Amino acid sequence: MKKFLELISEEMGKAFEAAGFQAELGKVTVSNRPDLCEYQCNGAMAGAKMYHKAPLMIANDVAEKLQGNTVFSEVSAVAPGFLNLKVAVAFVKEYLREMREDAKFGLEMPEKPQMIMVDYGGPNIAKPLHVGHLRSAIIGESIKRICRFAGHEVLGDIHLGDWGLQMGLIATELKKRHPELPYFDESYQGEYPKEAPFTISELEEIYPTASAKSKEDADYKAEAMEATYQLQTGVPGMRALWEHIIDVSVTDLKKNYANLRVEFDLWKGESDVQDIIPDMVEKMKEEGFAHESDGALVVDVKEETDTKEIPPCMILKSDGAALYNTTDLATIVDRMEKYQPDKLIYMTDKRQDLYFEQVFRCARKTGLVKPETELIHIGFGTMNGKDGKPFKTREGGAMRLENLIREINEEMYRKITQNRSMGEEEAAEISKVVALSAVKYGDLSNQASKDYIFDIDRFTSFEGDTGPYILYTIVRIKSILSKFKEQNASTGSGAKDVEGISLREAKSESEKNLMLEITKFNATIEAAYEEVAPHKICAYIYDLANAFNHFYHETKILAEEDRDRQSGWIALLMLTKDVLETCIDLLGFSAPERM
RNA sequence: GUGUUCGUAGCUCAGCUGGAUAGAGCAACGGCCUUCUAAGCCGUGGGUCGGGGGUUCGAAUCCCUUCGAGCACGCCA
Repeated sequence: MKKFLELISEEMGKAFEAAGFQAELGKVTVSNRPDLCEYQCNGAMAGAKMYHKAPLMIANDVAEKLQGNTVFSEVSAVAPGFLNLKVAVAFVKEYLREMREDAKFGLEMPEKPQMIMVDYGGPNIAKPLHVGHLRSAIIGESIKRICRFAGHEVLGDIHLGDWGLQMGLIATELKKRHPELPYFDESYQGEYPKEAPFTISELEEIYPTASAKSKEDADYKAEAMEATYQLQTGVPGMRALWEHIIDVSVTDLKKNYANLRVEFDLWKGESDVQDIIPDMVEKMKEEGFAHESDGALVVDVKEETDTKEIPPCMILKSDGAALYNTTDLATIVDRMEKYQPDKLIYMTDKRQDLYFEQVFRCARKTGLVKPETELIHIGFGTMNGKDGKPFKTREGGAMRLENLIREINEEMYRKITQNRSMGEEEAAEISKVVALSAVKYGDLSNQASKDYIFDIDRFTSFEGDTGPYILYTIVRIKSILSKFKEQNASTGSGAKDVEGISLREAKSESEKNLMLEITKFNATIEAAYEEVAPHKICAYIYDLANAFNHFYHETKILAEEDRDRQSGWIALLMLTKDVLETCIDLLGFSAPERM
């Protein structure tokens, strides 16, 4: 379905043509003077120079051609050459009617769906999730959902940090504590136990301990490096132990991400692509892309148009070891082979902007991706505390994600039980749902690339531009709809009729305004998809919720005696609710039945 | 030093592919609950869009310059 603004722009374009001007001038935008009109067209002013004619005269000519037009109910040309417009209620109603029948509410599907991979999350095995992982998870999840809704095939990959020295450190510390375990016995021939010799909380304690020891004790570090080497060369005991570590850690990660309603399609990690590295590096050397520089192997990625110095992309350290770049490049090779993505989207901290520029250029130059493969890095800003500095616990450490979430849940529980009376269990359930909306909306309503201030009090507030406000609006609608069904059932007209009822033309200004907000859905989602900008959806649903609440306040729906008008409103409410719920699903949260 | 992002109301943020009087929320103040959830709605006050130039009929938006802040700049990830 075409976008609403497209349709009325086309109509305006025809009028420009009929008046002897080019149709392109007929571009219509939402009015920035809602007191004067709903929409406006500034084409007359743009055309003034082109046609050597006063803008107001052009506008008058065009307005004349629109007399009796069925799309616009009002057209006026005003100085210096604006065309002020109102659209016909019948036209709006017809547009919404079509939206209701479309599964995607009017969003056009691509002719050829793309294969898109979203790389987000990026937690490290055996390290607890902390607030630094929150943005990647929230924004990445939303982008994944938006791409999918836009009609593309999408895979979200967590990209685990599951290789390298940290594994050796854990193994070393474990060996100190439990030398009797079979993993450390090189002559061991039997099967290794199925049960891991540690729990997640032990694992989370072992890693920092080992890390601290290695910094003070050179022998300890050497041992850890040896263990890492053993793992990487496939010594069976180390391999078995590593699998336990992955297993225990991933189980815990899944639980934590599930609490955030974040789901990955792929749980791949750095370890999955290690085998690809040697061939990839060899090929880069053979084809002459990689050369030695200060002992390291690098690929130059400078381009002539550069205004800045772009350092080369390093492939191997001077000791011959792989680095993060190498693994990332190998991951690209792996993804291209297995999934043939058209687009790769990476979510990381924006401090890695330059790094990804290097990696992307290297991947292109060395032909790891096709020329048309899109490589996108979304660098997000830092999550700061109220003081504007990176978010920390009161003690100054990195706050664990679990603790942060628990704190917010508790705060929300306190507020809900203060305002409503309901059972403890229900209140706890609802608290979780609302708290998640608070955190996610608080994050997503800001532009991803900017730093933002994480303010629990503000996000969990039930007032203003917040997740809870959006949910509250949805819950209000649900409440009316369910009461309407009850009413219908008791009067014998039957609740099942509800789905079949249709929209009516708007009678009041607030009703029309609500309808006009709804028409913006497809354009909003398209923009959010193309610009990879979930915050546009937040801004949209905030406007939509406001438009609804305004309408709600001056319209007594259940008390309405004119059945025809009432059912029209019910249809409008259902559409409003569906659009809002579709949007919050794209943001990664949902609304409760009541709150 | 080079590059990069940013600077909009007391605070937190939109708006930036040029358009009329720069918008929200919070905070402050004043109204609206016998009636569908007042977690709401309506209203008042609050701005040299960091400063200065330029392009344009028209600039928060585009260009230049300047001040200020953050971040990044080959063997970490």
